[in-house]
Amino acid sequence: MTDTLSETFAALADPTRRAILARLAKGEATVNELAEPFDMSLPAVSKHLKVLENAKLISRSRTAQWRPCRLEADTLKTVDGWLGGYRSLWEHRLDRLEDYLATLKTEEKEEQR
Amino acid sequence: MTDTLSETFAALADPTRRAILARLAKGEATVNELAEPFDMSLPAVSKHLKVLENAKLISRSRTAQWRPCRLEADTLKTVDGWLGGYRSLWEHRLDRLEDYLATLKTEEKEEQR
DNA sequence: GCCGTACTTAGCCAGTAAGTTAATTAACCG
DNA sequence: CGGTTAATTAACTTACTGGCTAAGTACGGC
Repeated sequence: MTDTLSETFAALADPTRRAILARLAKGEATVNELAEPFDMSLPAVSKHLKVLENAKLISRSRTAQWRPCRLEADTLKTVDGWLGGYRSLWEHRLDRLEDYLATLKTEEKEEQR
Repeated sequence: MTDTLSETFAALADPTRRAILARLAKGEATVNELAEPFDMSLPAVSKHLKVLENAKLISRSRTAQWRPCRLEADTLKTVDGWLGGYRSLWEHRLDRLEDYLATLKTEEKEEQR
């Protein structure tokens, strides 16, 4: 699993870690703050944070004995980039739906005449 | 890892499986066709396909002894949906970059006077 | 009906992942 | 210095993953 994108996806493949990211989307937080909602030991959360950090999904600074975590959006952006290559596969269908809706609307107007 | 999104991300966390999806983005393919580019036994590929199928990233039909695989874009769409909640985090920065570039352009004009 | 092709299942093994508790490091505070 | 809080590391268990080979199933064709 050496490659970066695999590491990113693997890090995202855990509900606890995604919940941590969701929390961090609202701003920085310390390890204890992040651990609080989970029914899990602190070392377990610490491990999850290490996984997220290695995957560059978060970064950590140091303030006294606290290690505030911050979300690294750029890495999520690369996931978005990967997805981008496939986006047309479902957007085309949406386009067709929109076309269809547009058609309906036109037909409505036609009928009103 | 019971939840769907985790299963999806886990399935995507493997370069072989992502390569298979990339191939399928170009159209249906049989197991042997999909296996061909990989230096890996057929059962190994079969397992990867099972992972992708369980994650609903592909589906399989049956034509004689062939089991053509097809990409299921809807599941990728749900990944896109999840990402959507974070998109503003990097797009804001892009906006600021665009603002900055706009400023530069304006300054250029200012200088031309 | 039997052979070949396409693919899956079974059983095995090595490596990794996710959790635990206990011990350790690091920093501040009195 | 000694105690408290914050967080990590160590050591270990258990479960899953990804690969293999070998055997089994399913189908079409001669």
